[in-house]
Parts: sequence; structure tokens; C-alpha cells
Amino acid sequence: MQTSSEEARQAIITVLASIPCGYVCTYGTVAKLAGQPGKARLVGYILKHLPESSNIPWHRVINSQGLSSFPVDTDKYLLQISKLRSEGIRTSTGRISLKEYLWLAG
DNA sequence: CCTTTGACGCTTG
DNA sequence: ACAAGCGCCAAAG
Repeated sequence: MQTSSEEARQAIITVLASIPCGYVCTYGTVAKLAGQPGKARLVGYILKHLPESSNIPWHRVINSQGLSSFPVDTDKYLLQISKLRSEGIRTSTGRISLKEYLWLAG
């Protein structure tokens, strides 16, 4: 089946909405789970342009280093960390343990 | 049309 | 552990 960009986008949205509370997922992993390996940047683009009505848990998506993709001194960063902490994720060091919190499909 | 930019990731040295 | 280079896709200039 030919994966049109439209289908790829929808697949990524579905994966994003499926990340369970208390877990996180990296951009690259989301792309891979959506059947679009290597398209991590597309995930980032979609998240940035999310409509407000969407219930996508954007805060559960971090980069492969276990860090937030936002600069530390921004509100977005603080909001993301705050949300993750409220879900029981330990972020005392500012870094999130992927070994412990990374969500894998099934 | 061509070039830059961006909520990224993997490989090498 | 850290930096540089390349790949990746879509939108904006």
C-alpha cells in the first residue's frame, strides 16, 4: 500500500493519541510505531501545528536524549515537565529515564 | 523554482 | 560523553 503523506500523518496522530498516561515516547519511536521510520521531524511538525481541539498528549513526547525539546527557560518546557510529573514520571534531574518510562507498543 | 528552517535521530570519530 | 555530518519531511520565504 502506498503511504501517502496524508495517511502517514493520520497514522502518527493515532500513535500519539495512544500513548498511555505515565509513559513517554520519543519522536523517532512514534514515527516508527506509525509505520514511518525516519520521519521524526514530521512528528515534530505535526505536534507544533496541533489544533487546540485535539486531545493529543503532546507533553508525553520527548527527544531521544530523554529531554524536553523546548529551551529550559520557556513556559512550554515548564508546562511539559509539570504535566509529566503529575503523571508520576520522575524528572528530578531534568532528564527522563527512557529505560523506565518509554512506551513500547504492546 | 530554490533555499531555509524546524517540538528529530542515527552514525562516526 | 560530545561534536559534526547526513538523512528525513513539510511549510514558509
